[in-house]
This record gives sequence, structure tokens and C-alpha cells, in this order.
Amino acid sequence: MRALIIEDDEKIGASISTALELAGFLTVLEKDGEEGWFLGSSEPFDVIILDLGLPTLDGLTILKRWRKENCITPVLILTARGNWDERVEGIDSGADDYLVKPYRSEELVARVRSLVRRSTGHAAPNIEVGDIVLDTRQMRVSRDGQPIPLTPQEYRLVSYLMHNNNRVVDQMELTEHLYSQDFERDSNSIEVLVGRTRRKLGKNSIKTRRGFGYIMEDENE
Amino acid sequence: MRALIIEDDEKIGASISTALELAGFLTVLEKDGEEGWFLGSSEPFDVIILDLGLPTLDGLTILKRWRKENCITPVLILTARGNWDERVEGIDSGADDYLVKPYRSEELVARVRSLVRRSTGHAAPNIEVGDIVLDTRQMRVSRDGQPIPLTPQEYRLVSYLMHNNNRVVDQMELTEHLYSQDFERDSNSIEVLVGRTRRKLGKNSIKTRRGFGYIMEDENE
DNA sequence: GTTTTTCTGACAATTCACTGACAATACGCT
DNA sequence: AGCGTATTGTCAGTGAATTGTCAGAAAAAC
Repeated sequence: MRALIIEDDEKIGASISTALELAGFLTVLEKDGEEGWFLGSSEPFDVIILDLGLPTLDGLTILKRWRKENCITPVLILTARGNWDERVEGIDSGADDYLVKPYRSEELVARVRSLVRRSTGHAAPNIEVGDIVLDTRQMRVSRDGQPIPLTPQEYRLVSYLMHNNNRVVDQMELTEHLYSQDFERDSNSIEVLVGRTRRKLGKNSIKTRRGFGYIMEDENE
Repeated sequence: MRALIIEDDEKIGASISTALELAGFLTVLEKDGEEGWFLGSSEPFDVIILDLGLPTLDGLTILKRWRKENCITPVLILTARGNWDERVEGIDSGADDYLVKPYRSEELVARVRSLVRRSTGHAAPNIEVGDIVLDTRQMRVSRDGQPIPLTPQEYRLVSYLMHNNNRVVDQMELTEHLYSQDFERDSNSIEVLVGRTRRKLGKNSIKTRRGFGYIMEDENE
């Protein structure tokens, strides 16, 4: 999962970034509003953390622009304490959730996880596909109750596929959401990653739709 | 479905091309305006993506020429941000939709799909013919709710026939829209493809009009 | 019944995905 | 900081699914 963080305060930005990376996200941190808007408009993110009160371009303006462009990526806005107006206006402008500074970073991570889940149609923090369970809070994957140790990259793969369960995901999309910068196209790293993950989860966990992509789906399909 | 992309920027062009190919399109990428105009006039495309601001020949000029020639292929124009004039003029010149840079490639693909659907008279993203349903977003075909796995080429065939439902499509037309470069005429690959697809969809899904071509049609006709 | 058109099964070529071995890199530990 | 281990990317070779070709069979038209 890729998260875009737009925050001008150096320290706060870095702390959000590390907190989310520990939670398994890939992050892009941007201080400038204009540049941030551009990133959100041109690259696919799974969630965006947006500070209101940016220098060059105001957060609410960015948000409104995105929404006008049919961008439906979930957005969490950060507001200063007491600014009720901002908060209300943020929701009106299309924010999906808001968080008041100061906050504990666990709180932020929890909110972000929840946003990502809800945006992919999952209410509960545990996502089940077939006999595989993804525990988004503990970042663990288990099969029939047996925990399966995965490497960080493998976890990201499974997490992305399970959030988007019953949907074929092509290699391009996986590359975009599993690697920070865009990536040499001529390598087969995704195939290798899928192969390794499959060996741990079981042959039929991740299915190949030749010519289309990969899918994790419930049995009855 | 065949898409013509006229875009001088090497990288942008390539990214549009791969995005559309992953979405099941065959693409032709052309950097030169003059050459692009010629291609659009001489070969049958299902949709054209046209960048305004080309070096040799301006996009709007190309578009106007096509329309004067009674070419009705749907055209999506790409404009730089803020150029309202261009956009308005584009619509006036016969563009069917426009997209402002920067954009996410999912958005582009969605617009292109929508254009192709509308140009063949389909409002919804799911097209139903008889008991067969084509899900254009997920690129899946199902019958009575049961998904039917198809190979990429088979999918292209069904997609084309279902977009053009209740209309007889001859082999020449199918060849032109299902293969990138012009193809040896003496092979019977279309017949074989139809046969294989029929085996998966059911005997009566694709009907043969001997001497004319193939058709997928609703039962009551 | 003959001719034309389309269908079908078998084979071949190609493309695409998987695998195992190796190399590079990142990471944790003392 | 330096070493050892785990993780990840690369590459070449293997295997399998897809697609095209061809020849003969079936079906339709006359």
C-alpha cells in the first residue's frame, strides 16, 4: 500500500512517514502543496494524509481539486486543535476522516488502516479470503489459525491482494502499489515474489489469470 | 478494440499504451501529427487519444479534419491544465471527452472505456446479451452469474461482438479490430477463435450468418 | 449432387509465467 | 563500524497455456 503524506512541518512529516512504514506502507512525503497536489493527481495512492495549513497551496483547495478530478482516494486531514470550522469544511470538501493535532501516532496508523480497509469494502480489521486470514493490526497472515511468517514485501503483496479480493490485479498495478518509484519494466520481480509467497501460503492461494494478472478469491467462484 | 494514441512525449505515450493494453486494447502509438492524422483517416480504430500541442500538426486541426471527413471515431483529447480555451475549442471541434493533465492512468482507462461503450450505444459498464454479461471494468465474462475464464484473445472477440450486439460483424471487420497489423487473409484464425470461444460460452452464444459474418444477439430477434 | 462456406481436431510456434541459482542489498547484532 | 544473515532483484533455462496453421469433415446453398 502506498501512502502520500502532504505536511510542511519537517519533524511531523518524518514521524508520520516512519510510523506508516512500520505499519507496512510505502510512503511519499511532500512538503509543498502544489507538488503534493500534482503527485496525488498523477500517481495512484491507496491513502493520502493531508495537512491543512500549507504554505503554497491550501490543503482544502487541493482536496477539492482532487474530488473535482474524480479522484476517490481516501483522504485523512490533519487539523490544528480547536479549528472546528476547518474540520467541518474538510468533511464537506470530501475528506474521509480527520485527526486533530496533537495525536498519538498509533491513533493515526489505526485511522489510516481503517480508511484503506473501508475504501476496499472491508469493515473488519481482519480480512478473510478462503482459509487465509489477514490481520491488518498485527500485520500477520495465518492459514487455518496457523500463523505464516512472511517477509515485508511478501506481506505487502498479500495485503494488497486480500484488500482487493475477488478482483484480478494486473502486474502493472501490483508494481505501482508495491514499489516506491516506478520500476524497470523488464524484470520479473513480481513473478518471483508471487512464486515465493505461494510456496508459503499454499499452491492455490494466489491464482494466476494468464494474460490478465493475479487474484485471491473465495472458493465458490 | 483498437486504440490510436497520438502523443509526442515518449514516456507519456508509452504509459498510455501499456495502460490501455492491460485493459485489453490493441494500441498504435504515433508521435507525429501528420502521420497520426493519416492513420486515423485510413485505418479503423475504436477510439483515439489525441494530445493537443503536437509539433508538426496541431491536435485541433487534426480533429477538425477528421470530422470534416465524416470520421466519427470517438476522440479523447488531452489538454494541459488551465487551458480552458483549448478545452472548449476541443469540444466545439468534435471531441467526445477531454482529460486534463496530470491524470492517473486508471482515470484515462475509465474514460476510454466509457467512450467506447457510449459510441456503441451502451450506457452501463456491464453489457448484457442474452444470458451473457460482459463486465468491461473487470474484463470478465459470465453466464447466469457464473464467470467464464477466457484467454485474452477470446475476451477481445467477445468484447467486440457484445459492444456491437444485434449487428452482424463480418470476418474482415473482426480481423481489423482484433489484430494489430494487417494479417494474412488466407488463414482461418477467426473461425478457430470463434469455435473455441463458442465451446466456452455455449453453442448459441455466437451465431453464424453464413456468407455475412457473426453476431451475438438477444433471444427475441 | 456438387460447390461453397464454416467447423473441428491435431499439430506447431509462440508467448507467457514459473523456477532455481546467483548477486546485490538491506538489516540486525555484537 | 564490521560481520553474518535475511531479504530481494536478476537472469537463464524450463514448462505450460495460448494462438495460428493446416487438412479433412460437416453443414448449408444452389
